[in-house]
Amino acid sequence: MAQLDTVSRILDTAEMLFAEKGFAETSLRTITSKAKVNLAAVNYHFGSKKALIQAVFARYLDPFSKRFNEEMDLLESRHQGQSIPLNAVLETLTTTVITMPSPTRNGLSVFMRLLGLAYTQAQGHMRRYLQEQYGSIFYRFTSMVRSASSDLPDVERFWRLHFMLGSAVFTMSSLDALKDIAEQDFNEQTRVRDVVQRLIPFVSAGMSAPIPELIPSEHQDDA
Amino acid sequence: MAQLDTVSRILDTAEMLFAEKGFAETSLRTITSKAKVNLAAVNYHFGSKKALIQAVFARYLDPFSKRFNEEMDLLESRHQGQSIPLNAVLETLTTTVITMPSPTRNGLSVFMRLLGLAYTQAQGHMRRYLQEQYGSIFYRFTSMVRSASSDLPDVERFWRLHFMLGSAVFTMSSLDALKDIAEQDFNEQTRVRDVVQRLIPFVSAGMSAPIPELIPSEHQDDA
DNA sequence: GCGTTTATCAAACGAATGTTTGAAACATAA
DNA sequence: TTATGTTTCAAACATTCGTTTGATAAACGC
Repeated sequence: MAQLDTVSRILDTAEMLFAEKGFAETSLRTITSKAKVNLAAVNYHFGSKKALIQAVFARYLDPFSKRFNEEMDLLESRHQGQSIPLNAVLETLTTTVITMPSPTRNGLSVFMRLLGLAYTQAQGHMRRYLQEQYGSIFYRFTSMVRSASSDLPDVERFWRLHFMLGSAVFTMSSLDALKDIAEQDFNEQTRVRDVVQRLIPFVSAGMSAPIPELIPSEHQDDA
Repeated sequence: MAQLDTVSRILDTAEMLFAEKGFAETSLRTITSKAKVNLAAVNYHFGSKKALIQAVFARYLDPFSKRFNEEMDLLESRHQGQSIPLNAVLETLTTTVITMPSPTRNGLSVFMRLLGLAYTQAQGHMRRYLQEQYGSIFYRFTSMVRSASSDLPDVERFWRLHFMLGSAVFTMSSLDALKDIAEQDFNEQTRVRDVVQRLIPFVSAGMSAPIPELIPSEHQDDA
């Protein structure tokens, strides 16, 4: 293994450890010792632990959102004016994820797990950062989903969009563990793209499920 | 508000704070000061912070899994021998969740967020604890899902089961935030049971989606 | 060459954490 | 009341954390 520079070694190691144990549970001392760099290196190169966490995300998400934007441009130009089917929107997202060259030395699933962590693990500053940096591209995506499912009531689509997101993020974030189980139980190797190809019809069918009638409850014990 | 005993005050406050900030990010000093009990009370009554975390889960999950087991007994006895439809299995789970009297002074959504946290936020000891304590009831549930979707190939069902789980866990874990957004955007208050009633048709449709043909890729760049 | 910037390093700092201690307060029963 | 067991409390303990410091080394421009 060729010796990378200090910054890259820190980023790779931090990414891996954050994905394994979470942000608060991973100390700078663990990171720097595993990365074989001096403890002070993190504060020297990144400024603080918070900034390191953000840098880990930025290294992946910056090129990703750039590519995803381009792919959405392409998709829209291919459908000049015509409405874009939901499946096409979803596949644009997933192929971007799958085909993007990873700036990381860790696998795709490591970063996926990280994204899942970022989503749940409140970490106030993290949510704010992701919102500020990548809110607009997320908005563009949801807008396309909206046009692709214009038959759905707004409220219904709102929730289904998050059901969809949940399936994706959750599965991706525990992908390594799940792949191991699947390979052990069914004796066949599973690739990331296989999981994604299974995910699309699932969420796609979910999005066009019949709309439920909400049954009001007689007693009102929760808001 | 009637003054509860020390143990309950600690449990309620811990549950709330854990759900808000995560486990590692919530210190015993924050918990005890908000609960208006002495710092040493946690170690006196629970032994350690880890034990407190487990106690928070046990207080909810013990009665829950007891009830859920009973409901599954009932469901099976009602379908003596006949196969149970998937929707019935899912609805048994959700009605158990919704109708269960909460041992908590916090709302259902607080605990849901906590469950989501527990699932993603690895916390080695937590995963082990949940697996040991509640693994068998989870296995019983998945077995019922299997019989209720016997037309699906095993591999396909395996992944779809986790897609389903993902939708549920993720939505529930960010339920409060999502409810706020929904209420602000659509000007109507959403109850936990409404979200669940929306979730069922979504995952149900996903489970019976057409089975995709996996397209092999020409170049093999990921495992 | 020299001067200046950039990077690495061991050591220490101050703050925050989970836990323990031993005394005080309280409750219960003989 | 006295004796005994339980609970509360302020204080301290031992670690661990992120961060800073000042010295040393390496790299670069001229």
